Amino acid sequence: MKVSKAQAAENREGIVDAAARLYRQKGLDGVGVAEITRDAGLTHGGLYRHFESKDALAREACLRAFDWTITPLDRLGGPEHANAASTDRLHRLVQGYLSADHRDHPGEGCPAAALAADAARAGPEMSEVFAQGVERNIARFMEVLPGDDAVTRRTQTIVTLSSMVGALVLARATAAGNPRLSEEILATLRRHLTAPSDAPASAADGGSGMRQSTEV
Amino acid sequence: MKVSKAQAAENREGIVDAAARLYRQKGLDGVGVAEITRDAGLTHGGLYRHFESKDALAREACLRAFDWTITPLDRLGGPEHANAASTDRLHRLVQGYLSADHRDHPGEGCPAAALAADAARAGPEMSEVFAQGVERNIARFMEVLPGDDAVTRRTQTIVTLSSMVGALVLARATAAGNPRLSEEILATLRRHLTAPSDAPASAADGGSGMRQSTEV
DNA sequence: TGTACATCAGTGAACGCGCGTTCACTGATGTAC
DNA sequence: TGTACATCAGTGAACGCGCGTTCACTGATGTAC
Repeated sequence: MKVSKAQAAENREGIVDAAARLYRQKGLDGVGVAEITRDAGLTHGGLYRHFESKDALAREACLRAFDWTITPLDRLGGPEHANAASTDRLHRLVQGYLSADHRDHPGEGCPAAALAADAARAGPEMSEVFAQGVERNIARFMEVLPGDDAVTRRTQTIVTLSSMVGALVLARATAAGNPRLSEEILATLRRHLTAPSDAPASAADGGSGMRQSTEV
Repeated sequence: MKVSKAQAAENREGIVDAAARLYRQKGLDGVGVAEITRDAGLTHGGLYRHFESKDALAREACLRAFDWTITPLDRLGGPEHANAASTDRLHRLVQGYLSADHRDHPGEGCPAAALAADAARAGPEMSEVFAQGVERNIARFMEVLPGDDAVTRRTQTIVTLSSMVGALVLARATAAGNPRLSEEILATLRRHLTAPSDAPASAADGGSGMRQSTEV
């Protein structure tokens, strides 16, 4: 039966949210439209009144997922800590990103770590969505970084983001088969990226505390 | 018809090789047994005389793929350059890993960058395969790293590998949608990991050349 | 404000298709004599 | 060394299944009067 416009819009949002979560959990090829709509409390037939195709839904879900990445970012390093030292906010962000909790709950986590490989194979339109998402992640991250040279901050943001994405991806792939290795990877990068220098990706040593950079 | 034992063994190797390449290109869920066996010059029916299931083949293919990662590693930084300075070997390795060529040809590239997210969803047995593969990558990498403290070298290896995997994954996801961003990510990490310090992941600056670490 | 009716969000059966796996069959291999 | 035959790698049709998508239908919504 027909539902009110408000209800229909709500249902549409529910589908996008469910898709954003399930795709991150199971991959772009690991979940079908029936499961997504069921998860949103609907049946699969009505999906095509809202989306042109499964691929169109997947693109919108990925865009939505990049919003959600910002949520823990704000929770961990955002407004309520705006008065804290920026190194503190950065350290909280890194600790949150490289946590066992984030590793074990990809559905609510960073889409770059969960879906980048799938996105690379999903065609140019999905790649555009991802490029936008990554740019937004970079912009958000730069706000937290210390320093006033925008070029240097962007460089360090890209280095830090790449390191975190790679570490999380490797930690997830090895978690079930070798939990100690998985934890070692996360811990190593947590230490490296929050090393006793206030510049993030510029720690001179790998967290071993044997060397120190001269300045900044 | 039956073929000789030698031919059968050769066919089996061909199937594993084709699977290792196609899985990296299209993902674990993106290619079927029919395409794999066809690529190896066979039909799909005979596959089950060699492998218990598609999953068993996938595991063996991933293990094989981790061998192939070693190949460019040796080509770029291996035996024939054993007399070169270790920083030189390391730099060649980083340049090769973070090249547009590696980004655009995942089928012959590092399985950690191509399949880690898929492997994380494929169950504990596949995760064990990946953990072994990552450990082998780490061991190989440590040979190239300078320094004599094994703990520090392992730490720096994990940092460098994570950075490279993350950068390659992000570069692939954004390549079609925003080629400039994709190239920027690769170039940023190439510079960062080959910064004017002979320790790899310990560059004090993000490649901007504005700061220098004091030693090593 | 109340009534008549066109709209259209959502339902669920149905479709064609490709998947992983099975199996009866083929015929060269390789062994027993 | 030559012959008879059991073995078994590979073939290709067939299976049940879940996928994305379509469509006739339902009935509450929301508008026209």
